[in-house]
Amino acid sequence: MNIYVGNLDYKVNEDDLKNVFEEYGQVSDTVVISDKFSGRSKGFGFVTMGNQAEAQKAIDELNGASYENRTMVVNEARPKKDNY
DNA sequence: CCTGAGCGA
Repeated sequence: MNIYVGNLDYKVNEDDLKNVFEEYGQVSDTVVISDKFSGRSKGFGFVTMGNQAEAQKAIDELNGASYENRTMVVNEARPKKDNY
């Protein structure tokens, strides 16, 4: 399940996200989007989890939670640019 | 270094 994690602090990395989400279940992949021109983090990322139930629980627990003094937003991610 | 757009080639 793809999970969108937004409103993150600029210091938050993929490793931090993985650590947070691994507390709720298995994390398959973690991606933090950063601008390829400026190089700074865009403040959001994506987490892929194997178990849908654990993913839903992680979303329910982490959505609106405070992390690094920032209230992060966790929700189900939109389908990526697959092939239409 | 920074806190704001917020859904990635």
